Amino acid sequence: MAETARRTDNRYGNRPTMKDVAARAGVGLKTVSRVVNGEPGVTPDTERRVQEAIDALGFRRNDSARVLRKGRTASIGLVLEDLSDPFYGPLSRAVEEVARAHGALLINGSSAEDPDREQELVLALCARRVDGLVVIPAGDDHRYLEPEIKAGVATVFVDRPAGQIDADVVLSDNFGGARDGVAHLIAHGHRRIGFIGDMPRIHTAAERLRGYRTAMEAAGIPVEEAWTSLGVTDPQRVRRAAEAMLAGPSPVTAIFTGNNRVTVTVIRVLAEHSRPVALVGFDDIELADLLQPGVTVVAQDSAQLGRTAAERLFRRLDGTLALPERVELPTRLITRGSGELPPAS
Amino acid sequence: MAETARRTDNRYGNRPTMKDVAARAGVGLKTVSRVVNGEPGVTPDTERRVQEAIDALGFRRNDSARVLRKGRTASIGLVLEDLSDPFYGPLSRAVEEVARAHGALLINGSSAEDPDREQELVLALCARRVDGLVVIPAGDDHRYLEPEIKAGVATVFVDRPAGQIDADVVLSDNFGGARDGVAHLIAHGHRRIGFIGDMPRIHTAAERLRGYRTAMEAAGIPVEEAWTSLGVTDPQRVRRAAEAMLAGPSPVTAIFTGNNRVTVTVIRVLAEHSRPVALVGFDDIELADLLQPGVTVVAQDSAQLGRTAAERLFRRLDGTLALPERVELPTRLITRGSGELPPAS
DNA sequence: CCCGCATCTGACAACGTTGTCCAGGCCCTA
DNA sequence: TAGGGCCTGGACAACGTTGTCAGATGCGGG
Repeated sequence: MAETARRTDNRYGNRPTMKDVAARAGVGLKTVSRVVNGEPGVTPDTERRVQEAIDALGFRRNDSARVLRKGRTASIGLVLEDLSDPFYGPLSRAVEEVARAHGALLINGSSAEDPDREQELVLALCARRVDGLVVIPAGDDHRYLEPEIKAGVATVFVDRPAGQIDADVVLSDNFGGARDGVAHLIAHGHRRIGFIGDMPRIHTAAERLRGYRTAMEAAGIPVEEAWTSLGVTDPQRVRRAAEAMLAGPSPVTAIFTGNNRVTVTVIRVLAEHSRPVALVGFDDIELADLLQPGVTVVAQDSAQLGRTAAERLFRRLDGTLALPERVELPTRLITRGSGELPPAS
Repeated sequence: MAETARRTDNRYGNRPTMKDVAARAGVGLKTVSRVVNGEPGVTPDTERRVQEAIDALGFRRNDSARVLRKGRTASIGLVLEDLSDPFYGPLSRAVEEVARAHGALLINGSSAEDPDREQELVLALCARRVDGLVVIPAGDDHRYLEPEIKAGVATVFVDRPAGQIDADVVLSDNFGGARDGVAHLIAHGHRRIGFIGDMPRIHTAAERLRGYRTAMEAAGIPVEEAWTSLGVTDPQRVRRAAEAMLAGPSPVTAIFTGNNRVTVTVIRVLAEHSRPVALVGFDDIELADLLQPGVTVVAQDSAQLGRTAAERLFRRLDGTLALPERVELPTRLITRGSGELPPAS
């Protein structure tokens, strides 16, 4: 009676295995393996018999077992902040394309900007024995990754550097981009320029702020306290921050926004504002050219970030490449009108 | 001499195994397993010893082996068209969140609207023994999935129905949405209304076209050949199609666009056009409210699509749920100005 | 003091695949 | 025709984990 219910546990719905195929085709187990993997040394006739058995049973190789045996999973992990952010979509897609070119699948995870969740995700991916990791870090301490990297998990950080460990990283030139964007406003006659950015604990935000400060300093403009707003991220508070800068005794005549989400909110605020206010935003946004005025931005190529990182990852997996390296990609100032408005007041 | 190079093959960079931990802690293999999995029946003292060994060696359980043994991978696959499309980002994220709530990871793949690539991806995911699949189909024949589904891979289709097989599917009300959008234009006095959509072999495109035709018919307006443009998708050709409709002896006074990409291109064309032309687009687009005029759209909630599909998937995995079912989510008409323009000329 | 019971521990097989290695059959040549 | 090499096929172990089961240990009660 135990016979009838031999496989009572919830195993893959009783899928056929190579053993089953072998039995049906009347050949040995290894012969099936050879056919499945296209290895040489099988007579056309035998191969046909095996193939028929495979089709008849609907056999599909169990890659879990294969992975266990071979030690490589042909999959890489990507941990980012939020897949639904238009900045990360193209990045993710680019990583996927590179992975695909190397025959690997992509496992995706969103950290939601939470360091604990990032770590949880990364370690789960390591437990799956992904061959490599592309990480857009949320946290600033990645020592937990040291044993993993030592154990051979190729790891590349993107968009922001790793914290406390030495690892490959691919960045945009956040500092230079912001500096040039702000300098652009200054060149158009602005002196009272506001900056609204994310929390400075985020590397990109800090770098962009530094770019802002540097450009102002280079032009000999002292930055007033009220002109910078840091760490605001939700639309409500961005709105209030922008409105505060535009009111007061010495209102700003231009705003530099630290990322795409902030830019969008500020555009809304400016649309309701009476006086024209110049705007340059970090990150490009869709339809920016169709607004009145068009939105001038410092654009970074997120797909290129992803592609560069993924290629680096696979080169590391190939064994080429030695020491961790830092790659910085240039940004591009796209003038569309909003950044070229003269100071009003 | 073979001793020194015992593990020459490329195995996970010689990661420690439970056996190693057991040896170091001076306990049995199974005891380590118990500690790692938080199973009861281990003395605090023993547990501590094991935990120390784990930390010292940097041990991390190999989920590949675990999967092989347990039969469940705690991962699901998502196959969509293009992760970088703003429509799919939120969908993907929603699926991920549901998966996370069920302790599963998400493996992501882009089919690039290519049926062969879709099949290749899906089967690769099946070979990994994902527990379930969420598929936004590119092809229209999914019989290749039958053995997989029979073998227990829970499968839910989203956005478009499966071809040739009976399976769960979660859709937007493409027909009703398009019909209402076109009726909205008609209600504002338009009779010469153009339709620009994707290839009709894509289910959503066909349904939206049907909605257009139905609304026109209901209003007793015969549709002229020159008013509909199907299968154009790249911006160049969409542009030409729109321009053609706007020229000619009886130019359209309004256009209904079949998806977000088409809408964006048509907005550009209309921005350059002399006469105002009304526009309603299927799919919402970011910043649509800030354009002049605001863009009226038939919005679908892509995150909700993903969430619904994923929840269905996990209910199926739980064993609840019997027959495949078709769920249709409503769309929402958002009026912002472009759809309320009166006919010009 | 011994038995029974509860608690803790470990030996062993199995999951499905691939690498190694050897056996057998065939053909070719001397 | 015998011997050698080549080609094909299969037996077996191993990958790292978990489920089963039985052994060991300790403790309380009769």
